[in-house]
Formats: sequence, structure tokens, C-alpha cells
Amino acid sequence: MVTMENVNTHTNQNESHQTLTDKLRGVGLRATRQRLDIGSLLFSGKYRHVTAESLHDEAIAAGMKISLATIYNALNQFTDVGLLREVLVDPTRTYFDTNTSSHHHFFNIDNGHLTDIPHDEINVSCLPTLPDGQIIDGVDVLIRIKPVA
Amino acid sequence: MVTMENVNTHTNQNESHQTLTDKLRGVGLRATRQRLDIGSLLFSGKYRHVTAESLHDEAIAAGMKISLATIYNALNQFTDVGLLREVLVDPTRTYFDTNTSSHHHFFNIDNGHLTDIPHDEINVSCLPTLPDGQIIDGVDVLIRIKPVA
DNA sequence: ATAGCTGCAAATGCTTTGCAAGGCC
DNA sequence: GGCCTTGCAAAGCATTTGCAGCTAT
Repeated sequence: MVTMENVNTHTNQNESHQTLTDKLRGVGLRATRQRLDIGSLLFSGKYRHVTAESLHDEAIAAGMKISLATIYNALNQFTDVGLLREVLVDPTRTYFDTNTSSHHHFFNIDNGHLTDIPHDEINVSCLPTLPDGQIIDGVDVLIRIKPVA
Repeated sequence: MVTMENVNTHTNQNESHQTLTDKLRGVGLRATRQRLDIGSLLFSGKYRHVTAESLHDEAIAAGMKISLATIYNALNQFTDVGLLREVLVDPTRTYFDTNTSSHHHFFNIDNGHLTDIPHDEINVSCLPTLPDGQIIDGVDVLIRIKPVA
């Protein structure tokens, strides 16, 4: 096997990685090269929706060296510590959302594309009483959309 | 409910199977013993939430002879023709709901239990405009609940 | 130094499928 | 009889895990 030297082969990430390092340490995770790499893809500004595979493809395309297993591990760890949020839309795969605040989604059932709906643009009046001894953990609204046939 | 006898000729079976037979034929499916059996479990009055495995366990416990593969096939066929509805709650398995009308759910994240919320007890004000050329296919509201820690 | 992380491959768990035998119409 | 359905086992997928080697702190 070929041993690669420990040099980042993709561009311009020192300063964003600097911030990411703090972000990761702040939640108790070591700032490894792999976590910094995918963190730079995920937390670069705009909110994103990814699957393990889409993120892996993207990382590989960007020249990063990271295995799919590590992507899975990182996405789950990021979710555990609140850096990401899982979105339930497709029973066959798991979507992760970099927007962890309370908001909802459009899901295009035709192409699998997810779009955010700002929290204040949806109003859910929840009249029903909860089963006894239960409290609300969260509310998810998914609006499935499709092309005008 | 217990099957009284093993009728295997063209003789009439019990009357709930009689109704089911029509129901199945009405959607273009042959009234096979297996489909009638699980239909009797699913459409016996009250609305139900099942997974392929839970329904299989139940069928076996009721003395029915049916394979898990056939359960999967039947649940998918029933869903295709509108006799069932898929509910997205758990990325690791598929839930089916015998209530196909517009309504929402409580999902107890502690034990995986699903509860219906009548349609008129939830009000979703949908202000956001849809992406161009798209129409709404459906709206799902999932309220995740948990025990009072 | 050492506890934690990575990556590969194998394992897992749910779901689907190929195909021969059997059942419904 | 002909075509659809069933059931088994095998395949398929997304995801997780065991473990040896590597790395961050």
C-alpha cells in the first residue's frame, strides 16, 4: 500500500478548519483530518441536506481521502452531539440536515430533493392532548410535492 | 379471531373473508388464502399500525401459514392500490397504517409506538409558496413524544 | 503514552427477487 | 389451462461493527 504524506490536497481550508477544530472540540470530538474535511463540506455557510453516500461522493470528488464507514460514523456522531439533525423522508436511506433549528421540509417525491421551510412559515396548531405522562420531543412537518403531472 | 375450519374448495368462507374477497378483487388482486388471512388481521375494524415483521409474528401466532416474503409482497401491493399507507417514523423499518385517510401521528420515541391524530385536531397553515411547477402530494405531521424523563 | 479514530472487510438487518411448485379464476 | 401467487433461499442495500494500525492531544 502507498503511504500518503500528511498533507491536505485540497484548497483553502486552514482558517475554516481552525473554526471547525473549536467546534469539534467544543462537543468533545477530536479534530481529526477526516472530520475536519467533511466538516468543511457541511458547515461552510449555507444549510445542506446530505446522505452518507452523497457526502462521500462529494468528498472523493474534492480529493479528500475518507472511507464511507468513517462518513457514517461522523454523521452519526455529529447528530449525537447536535451538529446535525436526521430528517425522515425516505425509508430507504437517511438524510442529514445541517440546519438543526426547528424547521420543516418540502420533499420532492419525484427526484428526492429536500428543501427547507422556515419555521415561521408553518403554523401547527396542536390541539390533541398527549398520552398520559408524555411530553413533546419534536414536531416534524413534511410536505411531499411533485411536478404538475 | 380463530379460523374455524380449513375450507379449501369453492365453498364460501366466513363472511369477513367474503367482504375481503370483494375488497381485493375491487383493486385487481386475487383473493388468495394468504391475502385473505392478513387482510382479516388488518381490516377487522379498528385502525392499525404494523410492520412486516410484527404482522408476520401475529399471523404465525394466529396459526396462519404465510411466509415473511409474502407479507412484504402483500403489504406493498396493498399500499400500491391504496388499501394501506406507509408512515415514515423510523429509518430502520417500514410502518404501514390501515387508516389511509388524511391524518397525523404521535410517535413514542421511547417504545416505537404509533398513535393516530385525527385530521381535524391538527391545523397546518401553509404559507410558503411551492417551488415552481410543483403541487402538494401530501402533508405529514409527526409529533415525537417521550416520557416525562 | 494512550485513549480515541480510521479503514477495510465482514456482519447485520430489513427488504426484494429468481424461480419452481402450487393455487385462483 | 393459463396466469398469478407463494415460498424458499439467495441476493441486494444501506448501515454498523470488529479489529489492527494510526493519530490527536
